[in-house]
Amino acid sequence: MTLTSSIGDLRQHVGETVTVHAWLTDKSGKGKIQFLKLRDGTGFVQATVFRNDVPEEVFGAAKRLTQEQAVTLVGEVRADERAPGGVELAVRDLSPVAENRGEYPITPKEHGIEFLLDQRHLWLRHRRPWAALRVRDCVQRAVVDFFHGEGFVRFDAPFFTPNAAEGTTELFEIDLFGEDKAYLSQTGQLHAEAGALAFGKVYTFGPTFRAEKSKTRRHLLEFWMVEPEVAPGNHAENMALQERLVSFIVRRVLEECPAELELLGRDVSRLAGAAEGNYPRVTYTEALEIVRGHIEAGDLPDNVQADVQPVAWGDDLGAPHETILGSHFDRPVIVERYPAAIKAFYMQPDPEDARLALCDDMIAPEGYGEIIGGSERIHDYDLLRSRIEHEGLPLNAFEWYLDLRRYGSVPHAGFGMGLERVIAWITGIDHIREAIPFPRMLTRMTP
RNA sequence: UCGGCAGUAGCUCAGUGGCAGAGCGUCCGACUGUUAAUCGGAUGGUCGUAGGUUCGACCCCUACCUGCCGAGCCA
Repeated sequence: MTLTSSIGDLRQHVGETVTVHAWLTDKSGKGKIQFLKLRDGTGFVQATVFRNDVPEEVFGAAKRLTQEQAVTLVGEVRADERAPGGVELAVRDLSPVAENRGEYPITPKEHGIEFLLDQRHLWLRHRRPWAALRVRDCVQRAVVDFFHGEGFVRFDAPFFTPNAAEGTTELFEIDLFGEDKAYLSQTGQLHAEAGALAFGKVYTFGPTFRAEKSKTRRHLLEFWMVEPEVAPGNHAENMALQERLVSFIVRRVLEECPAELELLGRDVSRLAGAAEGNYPRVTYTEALEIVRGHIEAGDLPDNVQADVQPVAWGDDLGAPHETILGSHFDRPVIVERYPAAIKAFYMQPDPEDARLALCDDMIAPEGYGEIIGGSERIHDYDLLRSRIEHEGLPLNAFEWYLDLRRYGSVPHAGFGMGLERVIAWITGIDHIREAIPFPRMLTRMTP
């Protein structure tokens, strides 16, 4: 009996003979020597099989291994300068677990994104998805640890909702036995507000669904969102919480996932500012001027079209404007106090300028766009009620929400953070479909 | 929904109004340090679909389908 080791732990067993359960990612034969590239989910390692050092049937078995075949190996762990990763496994014995049925589809060469997404269930085994999804796991743990450390209660919002928080056009409709309709939740916020008034500080963390016909690198039909809500709480505290959360996540990933970030080719120096904190804060009005300045000077990021126009006051920032603004700073920027007219009905008006809302968006650098949207919520019953009516929303569907203002209402605030956008930005991958195991998009429901 | 681009071998792509191509993969063989190995041989096709122009269409025209990129909307 030999010790069984994961590939990730092999460095701790140099000089020892161990058993490894692995899959073959690639192989290159050289006549009397076979180089087997192996993975087991914890890491990657190369094994060598020398014809003169093993029985003939072991060498033959090594030669017959095919890509992604499962194999059990016994060998000595050796430190070797010539091996990628510094250690390799000198094989003494080896046996395939099972034969593969046919040719494995994903070769070590280049592939198009459509093919790779068709093969997503297998592509997950490869280096890029492996690295990106390990960062996802790290980010998810960071979120949970952060809120736990700040005294928040995790509070689960329902996925089925009877009404829209911000209008019904973006909702997926569910048929309730032909008698009634429900919708897949596009936000847990309203229910989180009920949680905040019960527990003080809560956060929801789960999938949300938006029926937007968006085909961009920043959109999924099904994505994960973190939505903290704090009562009592205000706009300034809300922005400070956002900065603590995001900088905490970035520090955690830099600490725990350096190998994954390197494998993804991420320039980690570009995350230094985000890890540090002190995120710049500008008002909506100031943001428009920064964007205008870049456009007039012709100082635009590579991925922004040259014919981009400045934003007129009162209009929302478009994706190119967010990219310009994001690239103006070396870390995420918080844009606050947008015109109330372009924001959701439940946002508290700015006491200094009634045209504005006490809200903010956090925009990631390098064109990754908005990663957070948040606000202080209207806590006055009459004002909230008139806003619901003004929006033409069905009042009866919001009676329970109004109850939160009828009984024990306090100023409170919260925000939503898009998990995949944060992961895409931190890892530097260019499309958020790679930041989730099985992306759901307009043109992608399988696997 | 709008704009741009694309669809040819398992994959990534080239191609010309007149015999359907390459690299990779796969299979066989050679090779004791490969890293996208190398060398020799073999294997591989409904040229997205339908219609049209033409003596002749993978190529030109029309419609449709599918995908990618961008916009809008948002996280």
